[in-house]
Amino acid sequence: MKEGPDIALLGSLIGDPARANMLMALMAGKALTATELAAEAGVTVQTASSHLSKLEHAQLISPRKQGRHKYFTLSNEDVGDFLENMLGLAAKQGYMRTRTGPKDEDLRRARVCYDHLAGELGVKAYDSLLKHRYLLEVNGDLRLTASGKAFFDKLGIDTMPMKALRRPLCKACLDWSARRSHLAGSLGTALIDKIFENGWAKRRENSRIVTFTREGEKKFSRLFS
Amino acid sequence: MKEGPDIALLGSLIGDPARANMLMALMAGKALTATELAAEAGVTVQTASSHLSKLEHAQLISPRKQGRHKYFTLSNEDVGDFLENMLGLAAKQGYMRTRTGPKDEDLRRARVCYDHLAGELGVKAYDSLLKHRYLLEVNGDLRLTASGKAFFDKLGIDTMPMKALRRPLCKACLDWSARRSHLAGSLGTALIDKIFENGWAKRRENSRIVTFTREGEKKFSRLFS
DNA sequence: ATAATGCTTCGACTAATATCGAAATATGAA
DNA sequence: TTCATATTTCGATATTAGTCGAAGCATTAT
Repeated sequence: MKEGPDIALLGSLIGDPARANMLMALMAGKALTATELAAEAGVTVQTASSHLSKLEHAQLISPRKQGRHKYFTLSNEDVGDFLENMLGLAAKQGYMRTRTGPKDEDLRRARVCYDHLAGELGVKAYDSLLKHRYLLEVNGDLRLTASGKAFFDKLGIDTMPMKALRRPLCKACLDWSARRSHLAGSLGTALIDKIFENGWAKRRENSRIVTFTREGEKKFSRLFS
Repeated sequence: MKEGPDIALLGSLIGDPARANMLMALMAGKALTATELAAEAGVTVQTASSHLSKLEHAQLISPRKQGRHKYFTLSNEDVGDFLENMLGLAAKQGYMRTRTGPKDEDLRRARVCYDHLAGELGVKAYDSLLKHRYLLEVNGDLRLTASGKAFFDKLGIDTMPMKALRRPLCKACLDWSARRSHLAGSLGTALIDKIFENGWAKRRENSRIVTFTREGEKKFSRLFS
């Protein structure tokens, strides 16, 4: 039984609380410095440096040097999707860190999942896109239809340049709280960027939580009804 | 950042090589005794007992006492699906335990994924079912059509009694080797059972690998063309 | 230059835990 | 009963790995 990939390595990397905290912080999508990540993890910078080098070596995170700062992000969306998936099983099994509080409610409502929108509102958008046949599921792949292209055009999202990217245009990601799919891929990224750009919502500091303005949520709901 | 579920706990459980080996062995779907799992993990029974109690306590595996033996299986298909997912990321990141050998090729071809068929042939069946519209993807859920019901009826699989179960009839599971979906859920279980029953294939001892007979593979391919 | 900030390396300490031998418990066989 | 097998518990050991202080390197600010 020594066939196949080694999940123990991946498990042990995530199995340390400090590293898990770092990865969760990076799930918010923003690039963070080593010092910031140390604070998130609740350890000194020396300890953090050791953890970060392990995560980097395993290609779960990628560094980007900028002056004397070193910014980290998750290496790619596969890592983000997997972590979301892991959150799903952990939640289902009842591995919770804190008693459910008001923050938890906000988190379930709307949050950043690495580079796209997750939570109830993310699922809502996804469902709506499928309902109106802006997206179609074909053989496990997600495809953008002509009317979908028009829909995003009207939103001010040009889907043309995305075609060229190696990264899939649209993709489903399983939501840990709703246990339903939401939109990922470069289209998912473009959508959440547009939401922030329009001022419909903003990131909560040091959190994955996305807080919609009253007006923003109204517009969002009308758009994805 | 102490919001949400605790993935570190889940990670550390899988992070130990002995436990990871045990879980991988259980991915073959067969119930195994504590002694067998100890052998799979390469540790003594005392050590295995300790690991098993941890996995059981975390509800990743479930025991079933039978005389003086204690049989373990994965607790539910969510655990199996998650492990398959984890294998996917581990493989993509290049966390392999052994150099790719002939066994690896067989594993990619056809294998058991806890309680259903995975690998190239599993993906092939899934694609075919969608192509012929025996299955439909509706809003992220998989639905069996009337013609699909007839298809399985002809195969000798009665889908009626499955309706009553709480477990979903059909469900997609992401394949680690093909990085495509294959059929899970109770229908997936029924299908692989039928394959074994028909003598089209059999499990390889102490492995997830499923070996098809020449004749069996021909019939399988014709069925899911 | 000199100082300050961000990060890494080194070394020592500590805590956690995987490990197994020995013994205990439980079930089944003779 | 007596013996054999399966599993668990206890206790001791050893290894691992997370931790941080101190020092070093690199970059930026003054």
